Formats: sequence, structure tokens, C-alpha cells
Amino acid sequence: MRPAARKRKTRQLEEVFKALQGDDTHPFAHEIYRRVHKKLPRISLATVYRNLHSLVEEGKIRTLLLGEQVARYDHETSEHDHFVCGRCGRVSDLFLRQARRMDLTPLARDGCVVTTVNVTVHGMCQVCAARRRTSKPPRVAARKL
Amino acid sequence: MRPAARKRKTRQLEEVFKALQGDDTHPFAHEIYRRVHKKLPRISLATVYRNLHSLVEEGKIRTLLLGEQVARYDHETSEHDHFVCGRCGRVSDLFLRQARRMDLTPLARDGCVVTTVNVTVHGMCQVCAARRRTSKPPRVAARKL
DNA sequence: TTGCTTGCAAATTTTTTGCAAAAAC
DNA sequence: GTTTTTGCAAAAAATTTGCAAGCAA
Repeated sequence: MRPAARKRKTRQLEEVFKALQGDDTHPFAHEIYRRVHKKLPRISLATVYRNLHSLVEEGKIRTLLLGEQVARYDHETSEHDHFVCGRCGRVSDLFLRQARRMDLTPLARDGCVVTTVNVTVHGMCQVCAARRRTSKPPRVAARKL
Repeated sequence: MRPAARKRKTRQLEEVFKALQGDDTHPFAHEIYRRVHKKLPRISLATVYRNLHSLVEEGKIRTLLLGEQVARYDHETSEHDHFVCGRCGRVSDLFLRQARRMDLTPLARDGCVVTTVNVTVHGMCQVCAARRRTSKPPRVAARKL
């Protein structure tokens, strides 16, 4: 279960939030910790993580789903997209023709070289949407050992 | 540096590849290990990882960039997209109007509930594209402590 | 026979958790 | 004063690496 909603505001929460304002480098948690640590030398990394989660839950910041580090594998190598069910973790292939036709000339004009375009749709799958009222979601794509 | 290209074919490589064929569940490395382990009880998880990387490098399978677990954070909460430079790791915001207009009615018709659409463009940024011939890429968004 | 690949174990990296002490309301 | 949040240290979870031994060519 996820932690209960935050009820009190603290110096730590405030500094974590401020550390992200006016920043467009999309930092990792540790970089945020490094910044906040300058103001609050006693803060711990765990607190930074907890506060980042709180802020995400409140919609004040967002998490980037860029897929570094923890991977899933796909035998289908053709260009295609994915639908991820946030409830059961199931991932299914998607073929969105439009995604392949996206106009990327602005990027090219800036001098960027584009390799691939990745479209991921997040939501709830048929099965989970139907079972919405059930207490426990079926964790299909479990990662725990 | 990434490992040199594979030069020999082994039973382990073959089984890792076969474990993914005809599968549409997009498994994690550990699930692939579990499957191969039934055929080759002495195989190690490290070998599975090494072979998955080889297969990706040869283009026989692909890695899904779904962004579970290792996160970056963004203070910009409006719907927008991202460009990731695979060379220096820099991430920049992108506003692709078309992405927001993608037709997702087929999904809705299947009973799926869509929460968000995530578009990530991978490639090489201006700076890195210009420095292409330089030996060492500038690791801007480093994650190491 | 040569040197690539494996298995094992230990190390890394990122994130989470239990718990007593500190802070918020 | 009560309950939430913190700091710390340890645990988890996913992946990588060093190295001697095994196997492919």
C-alpha cells in the first residue's frame, strides 16, 4: 500500500520542492538530495525520496518515465508502442500509426539526430477496469524474487 | 565501455533468445532467467543479462523503455514530451502538439482506461551531434555518486 | 590451442523500510 | 499531547563486474 497523504508541511518538503523550481535538467533523486543537503545538511536521502513521492502524489511535480536501468524485453523489434496497466503491471503492444508519422523536423532543425520515438500509453487494462471495485489488483508482471 | 560484439554462439545465448520467442508479456530479465533455468539449470543470472545485451546489440530483441523504478523528476507538470540524448544523458522538454492529439479510441473501445500518453524521443542532442567525432562524450546527467 | 564466454560471488546503484527520536499542529 | 515526519542504518531489488575455469572455433 502506498503511504497515506501528507498532512503536515515541513522545512524538508519545502526545500525539496524548491530544489526543482526553475530547473529544466530533469534531475535524479540524488541530485535533488545534493541540492537540498546544502540548505539542510542533516536531511537524509530517504526523506528526499519520501518527499518527492508526496509531491508527485499531490501533483506538484511529476516523475519521468524514461526507462533507464530497469528493463523489460520484447522480441518484437519492429517500431511499435506500448500500453502499460498501472494496476496489474501488464504491458501490451500497440500499433499507433500516428506515432510513426509525428513531425520531428523542429528537432532536426535544432541539430538533433533522432533515433527512435517511444510512445507509451499508461492507464488501466480491460481486466482491471472491469474489476475496479475489487480490493486486490492481480499483480501479473511481478518483479519480486 | 560496452562489451565487444559477440563472436561465438553458445547454448546459453540460444536459450535466452528462444525464451522470448512467441511471448508477448514483455518479461523482466529475471523471468527470462527462470525460463532458461529450466533448460540449463547451471546458467547464472549474470549470463542471462550479458546475453540479453548481446541480443539487443545485434537487434534480435529490444529493450522497453518504460521507466519503472529509476526515476528523474520534472517540475513541469503540464502534459509534454521529452527528448533524451543517448550520448550525454541530457533530457529536454518537448512540446509535440500531435502527440496530444493521438487517436486512442481503439483502446477505449477495448475497455481500457487511458490516463496519460508518454512520448519520448531518443537520439543525439545538438552538442553531441556536433562533437560526434570526439572520443569522450560529456556525461552531464551523471548518476554515479 | 586460443581467447571468448560462463558461473560464481561480491560489488554497485537506486529505492524502500523499520524504528526511535524530533517536529508539527 | 498526539500523530506525523525525520534520520539513520539496514534491507531490497536490479544490474554489473572480476576472475578462474570451461568451451567454441
